[in-house]
Amino acid sequence: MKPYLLETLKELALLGAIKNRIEISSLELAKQLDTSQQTASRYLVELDKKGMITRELGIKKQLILITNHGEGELQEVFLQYQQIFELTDRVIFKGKIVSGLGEGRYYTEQGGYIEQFKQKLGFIPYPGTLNVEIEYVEKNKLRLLKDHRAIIIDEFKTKNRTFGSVRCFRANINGREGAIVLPLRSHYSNVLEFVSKDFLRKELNIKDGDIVKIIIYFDK
Amino acid sequence: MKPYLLETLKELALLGAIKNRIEISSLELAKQLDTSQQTASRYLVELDKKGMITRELGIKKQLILITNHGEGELQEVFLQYQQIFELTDRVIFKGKIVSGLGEGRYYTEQGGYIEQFKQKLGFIPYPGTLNVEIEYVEKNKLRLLKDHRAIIIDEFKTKNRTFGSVRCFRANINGREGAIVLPLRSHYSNVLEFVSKDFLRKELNIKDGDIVKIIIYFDK
DNA sequence: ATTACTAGTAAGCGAGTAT
DNA sequence: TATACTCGCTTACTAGTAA
Repeated sequence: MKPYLLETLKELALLGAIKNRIEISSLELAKQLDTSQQTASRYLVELDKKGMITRELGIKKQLILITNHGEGELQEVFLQYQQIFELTDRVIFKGKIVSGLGEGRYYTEQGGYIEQFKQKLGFIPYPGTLNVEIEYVEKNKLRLLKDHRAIIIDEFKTKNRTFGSVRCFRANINGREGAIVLPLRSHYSNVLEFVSKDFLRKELNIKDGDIVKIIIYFDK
Repeated sequence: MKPYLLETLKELALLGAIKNRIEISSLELAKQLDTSQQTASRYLVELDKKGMITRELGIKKQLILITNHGEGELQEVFLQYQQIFELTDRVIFKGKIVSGLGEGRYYTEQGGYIEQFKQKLGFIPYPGTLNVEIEYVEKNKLRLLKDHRAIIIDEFKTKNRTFGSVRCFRANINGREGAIVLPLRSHYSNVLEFVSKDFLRKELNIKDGDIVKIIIYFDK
């Protein structure tokens, strides 16, 4: 969607073209958009071709209504702005499923972790973690995980070794609830480890390389 | 503000550049925006020149932070989207102050109207109405006034004549509360009549030709 | 690696105008 | 009145490349 077409669509929406057909001439629209009549006319033709609006051309003016498709486009952008200004209690990552080295399974089978997961997160983890490699550019968002208070899983000892403390955030992957686990003193990593009570690869029918959406929630 | 620059600014905001400086290369940004490295670079230079972002250029990448100015631009657009999708309990008009024919004063001095205003709107109107000629293109929004339920001021008789029923909506003009009055069976009009308990021309220090913003509220 | 300049190409714009 | 076409001009884009 070209930025200027979105702009035009937004303007039409502001004039009420989502609920009702509005009566507007290309010249009037041009004034709203601060452009020429010809350009406004072209925009309308383009929006029509893309199925964003329907038009009824009369002798004078035209009746314009934004289609469901067009409304959907606007709603998507609205969601982005909400994410910027309103939904600051969460962060959304996109990434792709990758295979780990089996470490996730080893850790999630330790009684010391299981007990604390049950107590602090409310579920017993399915053995193994779902590893999601986030898109490179989204690494900027990782900073947020450092800034917010996490649920802390304390370190514990077995007769053989010590298991370090871990930070967790409640999270959601493709609609399924669970948590993200981050080793306390980990170096930078672009892989998020997701734990859940279920075997998500099966439940969500996903495999390596699939793109998923993770929402991480921050507590107040 | 060019649409594509706004788009870029939004993308940076989504990556967290409002709160923190984010580390991003022009190539990474280009991928996000689905354009070339050169174009992304140009966008950043343009945004910088316009004071929308600050940049710290290192040897690798650049640290980018959105300025207050840039955040303001985004917020303005967000407000528009809120108006489209959330604030459907109100409608906003822009218009300019015009002089009426003194009719407003005549009507607002009638006891029958005054009594009902006090009772139904909670204030005694200052004699006279403030007339606002709405921008032509916004006439599409006038339909909303027909669709929503108004506060009805009933007709009444004096010994000389009958005064017709009037529809009202609570409203706000440049921050001052009051109401919009619409004759029940009026033909189309692009002039909104605003009543208030105060003499708004003085209170708001406005005169003919000044542009004002009117928010009309719809009751549930 | 990275940014951003130059230069040639493509896309967008609007005056004029047919319909 | 309108809409929207053509066409010359301007703006925006990106490949190549310097720094």
